[in-house]
Amino acid sequence: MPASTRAPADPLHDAKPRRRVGRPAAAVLDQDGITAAALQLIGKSGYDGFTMAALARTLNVAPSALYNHVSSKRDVLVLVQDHLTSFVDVSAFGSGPWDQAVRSWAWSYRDVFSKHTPLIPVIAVLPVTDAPKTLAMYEAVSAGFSHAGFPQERIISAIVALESFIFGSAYDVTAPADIFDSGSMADSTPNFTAAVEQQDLEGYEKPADVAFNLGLEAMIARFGALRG
Amino acid sequence: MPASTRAPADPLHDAKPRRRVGRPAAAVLDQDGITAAALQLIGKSGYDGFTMAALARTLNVAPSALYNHVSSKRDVLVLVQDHLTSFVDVSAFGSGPWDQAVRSWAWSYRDVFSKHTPLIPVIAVLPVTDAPKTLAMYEAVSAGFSHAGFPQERIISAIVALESFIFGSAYDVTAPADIFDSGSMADSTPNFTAAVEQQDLEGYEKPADVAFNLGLEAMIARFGALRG
DNA sequence: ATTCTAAATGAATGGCATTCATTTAGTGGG
DNA sequence: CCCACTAAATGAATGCCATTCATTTAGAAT
Repeated sequence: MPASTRAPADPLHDAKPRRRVGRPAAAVLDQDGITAAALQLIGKSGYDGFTMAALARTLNVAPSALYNHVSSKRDVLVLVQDHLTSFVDVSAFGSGPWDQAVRSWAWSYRDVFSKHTPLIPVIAVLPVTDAPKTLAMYEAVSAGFSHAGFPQERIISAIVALESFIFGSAYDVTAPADIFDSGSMADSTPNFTAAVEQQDLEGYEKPADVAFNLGLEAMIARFGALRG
Repeated sequence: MPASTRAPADPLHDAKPRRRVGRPAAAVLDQDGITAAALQLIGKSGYDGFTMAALARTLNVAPSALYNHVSSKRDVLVLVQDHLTSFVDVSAFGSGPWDQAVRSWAWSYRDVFSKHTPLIPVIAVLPVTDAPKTLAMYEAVSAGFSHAGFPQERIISAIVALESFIFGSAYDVTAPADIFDSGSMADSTPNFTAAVEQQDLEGYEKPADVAFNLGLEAMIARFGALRG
C-alpha cells in the first residue's frame, strides 16, 4: 500500500511545469534544444515575446534551469544567430561565377536576418570564435573570393563592406511602407517629396528590394574589377 | 529643541530631488531640455546607463514627471536621434561637386551614429514626419542629387542604399579589433585565416575605415554614372 | 560508502518603464 | 471675482524581467 507517488495524472491538457525538485534521471535541457525552442518562440512571439521565462515555459522548465546551460540571455541570442547563419546560401561559391555567388549569398543573408534584426547588434560585435557556423560561412566566402582572383589583402575589407550593407538593408526591409511620407511638411521639402512621388510611380517592386539591388550591384561591379 | 522643519540644509553637495508636490510656478521640463540632458547622460553613462530614472535624476525631477512631456523612453530616443542628425554634414550639397558632397555626408553620418548604434533600430523604422531635422537632411541630400542630374525615380533608392551601408558600417566601427581572430579553429578555415592575416599586415589604417571607404567609393562611382 | 558534480526547482533580488492618485499653479469664461 | 479646467509636478504602486541562490536529487568517481 505504498502511497503510490504517481505522476499528477491528467495526461491531457497538462503541459505544465511539473517535475519534482532535484536532478532528473535524464537531462531535460541542452544547448541545441534551447536553440531550437528559442527559434520557435521567436517565430511565434517575436523578439518582444522572447523572454527567459517564456523560453523556459516552452521547454517545460523553471527559468533558472536555463542558466545551467547558458550564461545569459545574450548567450541564447548568440546560439540563435549562429544557427540562422547556416541558412545563408554559400553554395554558389563552390560552383558558379564569382558575381553570381556574391549575389545569391548577399540576398539570402539579407533575407535571413531581415526577420531577425534584433540579432544584428549582437552579430556585429561578436568574435567569430564564439560562432562556429558563422566562421564556416566566412571561410566559404573567403575561399570564393580567393579563387576568383581577389587580392588577399582586400578580401576581408570587401566582405565587411558587403556585410555592413547587408545588415543595414535588413533593417530597411522592416521599415513601414509610408516611412517617407512627409505629410504636412511636404511644402518645405519639395525635392525630397518629388523624389518620393516619382519613386512611388515606378514601383511595383518592393522599394527595399530595389535599393538593395542598386547598392549590391554597385559593389559587385566595382569589387569585381579588383580581381587579378 | 524646536523641531524646526527647515529644508535639509546642506546647500553644498545637495543636488537632490527636492521640490514640493504640485505644479511649480515655472515649468521645469520641456522637450529640448530633456533632449539635451539625455544626450549628456548617454555621453557620460552610455546607453546601458541611460534609464528614465537616471535621466530624471540629472534633471532633478521625479521619473514620472518626464511622462508629461514624452510618452515613452522610445520617444526620448527619437528626440535624441533627430537632434544628432543636425550634426550630419550636408553643406557640400550646396556647393561642391556631387561625389565630394556624398563623401562628406556619408562619412559624417557614419561618424555621428557610430557612437550611437542603439539608435539605429529606432531610426530605421521611424516615419520622417516624427523627425523634422532628419527630414531636413533628406531634403538637402535629395536636392543635391537632383541638381547633379540624378534621375528622379532613382534618388530615393540611391539614398536608401547609401544609408543602409552607413548604418551597417556604424556598427562595424564599434566591433572589437580581434573580432576575426579564429583562434583554435584556424586550421579548419585556411582561406579566411590567411585573408585576415594579410589584412593585418597592410594596416595602419583602421579596418573599419578601409572597408567603409571601399564600399562607399563603389557606390559613388556607380551611382555617379547614372546621372543624366 | 562517501564524495563530488551536474541539473533541476522555487524563492528571492533588484532594476526597469510605466501608470495612477494627488497636489498645486496658472488661465479663461461666467 | 470665482470657478472650472488644464498642465505639471510628486510619490507610491504595478508588473515584468533577467539573474542569483539555497536546496534537492541523480549518477559518476574514488
